[in-house]
Amino acid sequence: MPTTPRSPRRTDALTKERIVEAAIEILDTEGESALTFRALAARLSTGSGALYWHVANKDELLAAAAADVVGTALAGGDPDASPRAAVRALALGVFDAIDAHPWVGTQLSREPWQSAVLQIFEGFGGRMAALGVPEEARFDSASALVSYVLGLAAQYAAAARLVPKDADRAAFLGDIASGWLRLDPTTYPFLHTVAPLLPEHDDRRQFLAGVDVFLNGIATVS
Amino acid sequence: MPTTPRSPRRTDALTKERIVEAAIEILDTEGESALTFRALAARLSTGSGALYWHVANKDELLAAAAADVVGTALAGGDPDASPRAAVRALALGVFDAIDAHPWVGTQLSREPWQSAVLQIFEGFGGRMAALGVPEEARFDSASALVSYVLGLAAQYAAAARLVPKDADRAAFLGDIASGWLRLDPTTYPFLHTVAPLLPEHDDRRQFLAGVDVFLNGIATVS
DNA sequence: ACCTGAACACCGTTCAAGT
DNA sequence: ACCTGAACACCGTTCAAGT
Repeated sequence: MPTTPRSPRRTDALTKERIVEAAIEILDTEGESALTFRALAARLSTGSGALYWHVANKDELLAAAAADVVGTALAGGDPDASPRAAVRALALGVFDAIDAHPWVGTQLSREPWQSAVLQIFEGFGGRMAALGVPEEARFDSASALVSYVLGLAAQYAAAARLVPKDADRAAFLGDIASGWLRLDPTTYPFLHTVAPLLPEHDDRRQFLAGVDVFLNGIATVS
Repeated sequence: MPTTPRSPRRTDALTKERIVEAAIEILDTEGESALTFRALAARLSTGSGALYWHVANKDELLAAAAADVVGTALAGGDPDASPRAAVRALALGVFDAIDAHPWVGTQLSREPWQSAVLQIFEGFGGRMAALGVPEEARFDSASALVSYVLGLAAQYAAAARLVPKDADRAAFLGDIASGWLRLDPTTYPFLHTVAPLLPEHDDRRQFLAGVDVFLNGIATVS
């Protein structure tokens, strides 16, 4: 695309866009707990009250930040892809966005009617017809897919919050797994069998496996 | 069952059990935002610092409260049920627990390795073999099912948080639906088609429909 | 119209001091 | 060993006052 002039980006004027942008930077670099109106105001060299002229409250700020990230993650997409491939690509787009910005996973499950969730819902829902899902089942099917993605997103984000950035992931999961092995094997037989798989398992692969289970299940309705 | 003497329930001694019990009461009657250590201490006629002798912090308190509710929700279960019926019953048990205690939905997606989540994971995972899922797919399948349930739980809890207790649910959802209809129909065609379904839709039925999609998908792997 | 920053009304958590 | 409650170090949000 041609290099159309971007938004002027004056360093002086405070806008909602600039505030959201700065919030995303803090969330990405310092984590969810570092985003406070005080820290945000300091980074923008203004007073904390000034932010409230452009943003109603923290919920709106987080929703806008999440919508921003999800919006760019879902942009594009191969129009020639099969509906199944399109759904997989959509799901992976969300997954990768959350992998890059774990706080998005927390935010998505906090408010079902925020813009970011609607974008995802529309993305999945819009493919249901092409997948052959009968009209009366499309609402249910798309909802289920959204719930699955948001559920995994939240768990993934919680894990990212818990595992220090530079920590050894496998070692951390190994600790969790040995916790499972310490549970009573009579009441937790399944956890005992899967505990060894936990440290090495690939989140992205497992996520996609879940998407495929859903797609296969959806196919039985069509 | 015979009237076995319950735990002595001395009104004087402070125990973790009594604290968790009181926390659940506050969460149920006054909502998530009402649970503070100050309010909890006041209800138990003690100082807020005393609670820390029995509970490490608020996260542990919430995890214990959720484990309590989920534990009783999953207890029992028909041993003669088919594996498919058992999974559905398990899922409905979680759903109904969250319906009765919406804060559990919030809590479950906050920490993937808390006791309540492990109970659910074990419940689903333990049925995978009987469902005919091959051994190497059981971890993925059970994880996907847990993610779906937790995802819906979080959304449901967020909705319950938003809809005032005595408010007209259909009217509230009607407002959301008209918001969807105000979106650009070119970028949100799917939302436009399902908006009319939103106010009347049955959460529990839709949840179960998702479980069935999943069970059908699992069946294709086995 | 937009910004400033002190002030308000809270939090979770700690800790010296009590029994 | 267990409890008390003031104190600490924060929050999100409001609002009089400025430009």
